[in-house]
Amino acid sequence: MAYWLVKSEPSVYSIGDLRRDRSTLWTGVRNYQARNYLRSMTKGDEVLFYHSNNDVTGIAGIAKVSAPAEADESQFDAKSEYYDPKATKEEPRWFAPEIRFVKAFARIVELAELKKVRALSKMELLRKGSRLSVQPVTPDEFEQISALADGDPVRK
DNA sequence: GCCAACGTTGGC
DNA sequence: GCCAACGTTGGC
Repeated sequence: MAYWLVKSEPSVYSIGDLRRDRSTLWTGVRNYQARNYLRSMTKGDEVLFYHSNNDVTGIAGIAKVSAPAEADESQFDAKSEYYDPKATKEEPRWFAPEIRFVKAFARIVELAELKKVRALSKMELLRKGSRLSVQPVTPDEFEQISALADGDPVRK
């Protein structure tokens, strides 16, 4: 089983929205590297749900992959902000897996806090200039963050 | 709102 | 293939 992290602006789609919906198709990703990661997700993979571009940025909860990626329908919809005129039904460019709500953390594990944890210093999320909205996470990083969410915030 | 770091586009 | 211009992401 693999572990991942996905970013979402909570004003667009939050962990609370996912809890309400139970599951959702992860559409709208329009970056090739992120697309490739989405396509390599398999059912059962666990996903850290990150809130970006917000008053409080950080990891808000956990989801899991409930179905592998299929063509992202929004690429064919001329009225969608995610429309891609170069995509065709025969050769779709963009793909969306289905992810299912697992839990919202009792507290958001904030970005500033993640930066203080030595064991996480190699995380893609923390790499300078990193903007990838879908990224792999190691089993150890996933465990560390789950444990942080269940404990008190890291000081220092 | 600012801006650094990226990614994409398109002329040549 | 190069690279300048432009657009986007996302922290602060």
